[in-house]
Amino acid sequence: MSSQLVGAGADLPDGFAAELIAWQRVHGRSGLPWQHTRDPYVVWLSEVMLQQTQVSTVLTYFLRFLLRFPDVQSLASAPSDEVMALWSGLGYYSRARNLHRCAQVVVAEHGGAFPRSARELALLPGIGESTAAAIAAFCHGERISILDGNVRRVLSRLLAFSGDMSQASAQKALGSLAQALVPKTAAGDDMTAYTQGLMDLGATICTRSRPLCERCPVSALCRARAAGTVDQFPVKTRKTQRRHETWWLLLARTVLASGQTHWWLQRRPSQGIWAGLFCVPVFDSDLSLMETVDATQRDKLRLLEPISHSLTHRELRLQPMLLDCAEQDAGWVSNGQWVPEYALHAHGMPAPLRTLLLAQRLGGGLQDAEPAR
DNA sequence: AACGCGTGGAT
DNA sequence: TATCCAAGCGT
Repeated sequence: MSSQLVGAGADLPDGFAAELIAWQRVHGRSGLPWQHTRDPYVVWLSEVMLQQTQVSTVLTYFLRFLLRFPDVQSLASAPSDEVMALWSGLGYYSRARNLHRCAQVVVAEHGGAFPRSARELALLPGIGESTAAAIAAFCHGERISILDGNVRRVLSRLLAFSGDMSQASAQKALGSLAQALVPKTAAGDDMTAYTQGLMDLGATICTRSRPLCERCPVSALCRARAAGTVDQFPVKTRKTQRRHETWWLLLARTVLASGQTHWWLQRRPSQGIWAGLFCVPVFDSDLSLMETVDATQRDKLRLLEPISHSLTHRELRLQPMLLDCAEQDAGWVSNGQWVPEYALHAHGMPAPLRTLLLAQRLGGGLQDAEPAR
């Protein structure tokens, strides 16, 4: 295996790392709240939140999360539902569950200190190879390469790497090249600047469309640039198919003696979309929703405006039906609970549902699909 | 090893 | 509007 790595290394451009590091220190991003620290807890939290999620989206979640859970011990001892509530709206909720489990493992099995090497970090829940490499490089200067979307785009162009990113074998091959490009001698915080530089270059210069090659510090080394084929990299053949579905949502509402509005929420199954989150009852047809509602109340159902909500692999048409009922009428669904409006923020729930419930409070009459009279 | 898993921004 | 995809991971 080492002979292959050496062979690949012989093909690589000289001076890439040095140019990138110098560029990052002048033109790279430096004001993000998870930079300028080597606290593995802070870096870990940011890296997990940033998985498949843009910086601008993460910012507020990160600051709020760190305020509530300032260290790994406080996170480890928190109730799972509180972690999910703070993650609510950020998506990919298995990240939050793994984050919580990881904190508990670090406390219980590592005395509250994250392992230092990428190899050991990658054994923890929710930490894959790329995240492990980022933590080890940022916190301890380990000479190891990340391999995220930015690196795949930057390096596939730099090397005119034609492997298909849809295939694991090609990603592995590019990962070996990425590792071979890591600076041989990384002094001080060189690995921090190098790692950050790879991502900054991909995020601000070597962008998906219309890259700013004139401003790129390594354009002279870039093989796609030389061939005029920058727009052909990275290669990715697999297209994500998106299935269309309609989900019928039962928004059951009641006003208790306290005068507070409550919503009927259930916990989602532990597998699948929105696993473990709180949600209103979901049905796959209007008929099945109607059959669930007591016959004496069906004429109180009101059809609201549908919402389209797209996931990576699904295009959902969410069709809400509003039902005002008395508390004692609620015998028609099991395993749920009335949740007061003031407590919704403390429940992890899907983003579109939060929007939907909020819209009812703020004058849902405007959203009523039935004609005004 | 391909697929499931959220949400929002950019084009 | 449709599509891509962003500091990926688990199975």
